[in-house]
Order: sequence, then structure tokens, then C-alpha cells
Amino acid sequence: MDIQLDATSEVPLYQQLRDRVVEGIAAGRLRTGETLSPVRRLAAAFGVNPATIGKGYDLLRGEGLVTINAKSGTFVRRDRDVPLTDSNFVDAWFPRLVTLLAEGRAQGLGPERIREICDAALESFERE
Amino acid sequence: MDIQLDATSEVPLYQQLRDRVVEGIAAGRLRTGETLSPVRRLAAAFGVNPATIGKGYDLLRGEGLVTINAKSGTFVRRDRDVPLTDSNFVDAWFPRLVTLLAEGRAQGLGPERIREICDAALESFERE
Amino acid sequence: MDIQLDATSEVPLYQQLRDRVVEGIAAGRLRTGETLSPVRRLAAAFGVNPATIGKGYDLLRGEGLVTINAKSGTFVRRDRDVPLTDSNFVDAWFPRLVTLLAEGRAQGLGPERIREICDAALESFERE
Amino acid sequence: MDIQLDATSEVPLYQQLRDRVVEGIAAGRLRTGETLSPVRRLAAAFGVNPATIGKGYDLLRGEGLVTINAKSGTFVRRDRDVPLTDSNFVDAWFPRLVTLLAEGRAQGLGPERIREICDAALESFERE
DNA sequence: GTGGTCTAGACCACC
DNA sequence: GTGGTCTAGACCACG
Repeated sequence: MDIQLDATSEVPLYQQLRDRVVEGIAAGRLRTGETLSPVRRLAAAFGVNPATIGKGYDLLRGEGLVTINAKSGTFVRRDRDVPLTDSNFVDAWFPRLVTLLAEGRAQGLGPERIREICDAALESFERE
Repeated sequence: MDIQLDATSEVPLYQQLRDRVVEGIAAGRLRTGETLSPVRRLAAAFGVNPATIGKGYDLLRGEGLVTINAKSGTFVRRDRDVPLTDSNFVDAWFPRLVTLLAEGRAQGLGPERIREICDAALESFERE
Repeated sequence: MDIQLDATSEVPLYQQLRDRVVEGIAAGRLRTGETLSPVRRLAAAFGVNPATIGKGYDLLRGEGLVTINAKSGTFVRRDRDVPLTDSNFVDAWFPRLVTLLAEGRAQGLGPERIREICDAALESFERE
Repeated sequence: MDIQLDATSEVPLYQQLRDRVVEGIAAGRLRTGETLSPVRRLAAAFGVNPATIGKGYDLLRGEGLVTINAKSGTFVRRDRDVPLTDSNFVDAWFPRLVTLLAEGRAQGLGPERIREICDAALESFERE
């Protein structure tokens, strides 16, 4: 999966793991049905506690992005190209987006600049 | 300032206050030099503890968005229309944006849909 | 940790705590990964409020010197012997140093005397 | 006096003024008996409240660096080349120096690097 | 057990 | 009047 965790970051390791998997799904690197590395193997690879990996996977399950099966492992569940049917996600997501964009705007980034940056991020998901 | 805090939210009250002020600056409702409500008045208005408001103001101070002067109050410092000179902000902000946009993409929102949503958010800042 | 706080000082208790921890890290008494005393234990030891200790720890976290994990405690993050990669720290630190040294010079300390005093301070960090 | 104040800084304006004057004395640009600009003229030049300048001058008086005479103005009192006779200054100054140097050490600057930086600061005082 | 959040006050310094 | 600091608790989430 080519994931790097930064032990010196303020962001908790399980959150970093979750973020990287989300980005992998967004970029199409992780496709529906694909298996995520087993908790213990990943924990060993990163040199962290298996519970940390488990917590990251659990976050993803809570978001409906993966399925966890104790016997067979953890699988990608969502396909980024299957349109949402549930509007609850957008309802919760939009305010967070507004706050994050507002932060950039308040710090002096112009609307066009922010739009460019968003485009750059979105294109990075489609390039692969 | 027309701010509402939600005591039932997971988000700490001081963080909600910080978010609302950031959005106010982004939208141009709060302009440079403008005074924020005194800690105790706002605390009374929200029915929360003054220290909670103070912590929110302190967060904003740490982000360089307000100036706190014990004698005269708390003022908006950053002008959303003064371009950033420090690239550190963007360096820290961009990855957070990528992760948040990736979340939408992973949940099935298409790139164009996300772009529309970003535009809607950005336009809401400029309307006022 | 052998820390003393002075309740009669002008310096806030949480700032004193922060200063002592910084000095502990500088002197190598507090090494990477080492656990700081739990907030409540330290508060009891000093006879101060746990929130006061928490605020001191939070300052250190903001400086990147410790990691705070609500489940497991507060740990030293920076190693004094891992060179800085970020020049921002020096950029912000140097002017403060200039002002403090200028204070000594303005009060009549000669350059050599100041250099000796600096050396004495630096040597005290390495002695342990 | 060639002083610049930064209205966007976290450091209070009166403190900035005090710092710049201290640095001026340390560098020998401001010599004993020299007159500082009148409060109102400086306030007008900076576009700040005269009380802010007055507070800065008052800090300097408290440190024994200037004399304030309501009729004739504010004068530099200390000569940086008159050695200290009172050890109280060093007693109060040294711990602040230790804490500031410790901050650099804790952030990963080596003792030699810190010594170089101190030397650079000290030399900047003597160059003029 | 850990830290995080918050209340309902208090007192302080400053102007 | 302002914010800053601090107390002495409380409850929460997490593991």
C-alpha cells in the first residue's frame, strides 16, 4: 500500500493511517474488494502497536469505507465511482469543508487561488 | 457577531467559536481592526464559561488571526484581502485539504461535483 | 523530575513548568520517549490545579517538544541531539536572543563577559 | 533613531520600542546623555497612541536605562561601557538566558551552533 | 488509569 | 472596563 506514517507528527498514527487509506481510495489506488494489509503485518512494518492499526481500520469501517471480517481480513468496501445515494455524508462533510476553506480565505488566499489549489488536489486523485 | 454554539456537538465549544470567527473573517463580516465581543459578554450570551471563550480567542491568536490586548480587547488582525507572505501556512494547509477532499471522493462524489461544492463554499464568502 | 514552581513569581505557573521541562530536555535529563508525570499527579505534588499543569504541557506540545496522548500520557518528543530540519525555529529564536543579549550589553556587561556567561549556561546542559 | 515597529507582531508595541532602544544602547548607537525622541513626535511618526510610547519609555526607566524628565525629555542614562556594579541584574538575567538557550538546545541546536549564534549577535553590537 | 473539556467562580494587573 | 491566571471541582472518552 506504500503508506508512510510520521511518528513525529501531531496527528495520531491511527488517524494518519485512516487518512492515507482514504486518499488511496480517492485516487483509485485502492479498489473495491481489495484487501488491506493484515493488522499485525502492518503494525510490524510500521513498528507500532497492532491496536493502533486496528483503530485506524475501525475508523474506516465507521465511515463505511471498509469491511472488517475477523476471519478473512479488511477489504475496501466503497467504490469512489459509485455515486452516493445517502445525502447524510454531504450534510456532515460540507460544513467541515467550509471551515477549512474559510481558514485559507481568512489567511489571505484569494478565491481563485483556493480554487486552483482544490483543482490541483482533485486532479491528483484522477491522475493515477 | 451572530454566532451560534452547539453544546451537544462533539466539537469543543472553543473550537466552534474559533471556526465561526474564521468563517466570519473569510466572509468579510469581520474586518481588520474590528473588535470581537469581550470574553465575559460573549460567555454570558452563550451561557458558557469565560475561560472557554478565552481559549477560543487564544487559538485565533495562535493562528495570527486576532490580536489580544488585555487592556482594550480582542481585535481582528488578518485581513482576508492581504495576500499571504508566508508560505508555511499553505504548506500545512494543503495536506489537510487533500485529505478532506479525498474523503468526499472516496465516498463517491465525482471531481466535478466536489468542484461545484467548493465553488459554492467560496462564493458564500464573497457574497457579503 | 525535580521541578520547583514559585507561586510568588510574576511568571505564570504553567510557563514555569514549561521552562523547567525545556531546560530538562536541553540538559538531557529528559530524553526522547520519556514520560512526563501525569497531569494530576504533578498537580498534587505542586499543590496546583491539574488544568494549570495541562496548560503547561499544551505549550510544550505547541512547540513540538512533547506528544500528548489522552490514553497513555505525555512524552518527550524532541531529542536535543536530533538536528533541526526546520529553519523557522531559528528565524523566530534569533531575534529574541539578540534582544536578551542586548539587555546584558546595555546594562554594562562586556562582550567577553556575556560570552563567558553563555558558555557557563551551555556547559551546564552538557554536564549531565 | 531609525526604529521600526511591527503592528502585526504578537509583541506589544511598547515592548518592541523598549527592545529596539535596548538594542540601540547595546550597539552603541544610543550613547549616554543622548535624547530620545519626544513621546508625541514618536507617537505621531509611528501612528500609535502616545501612551504606548510612554509605556515603552517607562519600562526603560524601570530598568535604569533612561532618565525621564517631564520638562526636558527622555535621556539615555546607562553607558554600555560602564561596568555593572550591581550584581542583581545578572542574578535576574542569567536564568532568563538559561531558559532561552535551553529552548534552542532542546530544539536540536548543538552547543557549538548556539555559541556561534551568540557570537554573531554579540559581534553585531560591536560593529558600529 | 490517562488527558480533555467545562463550570462557576476568584483575584490580579492594567488603564 | 479588559483579558490573564488559577482554583476546586465535575464529567467525558478512551483503553
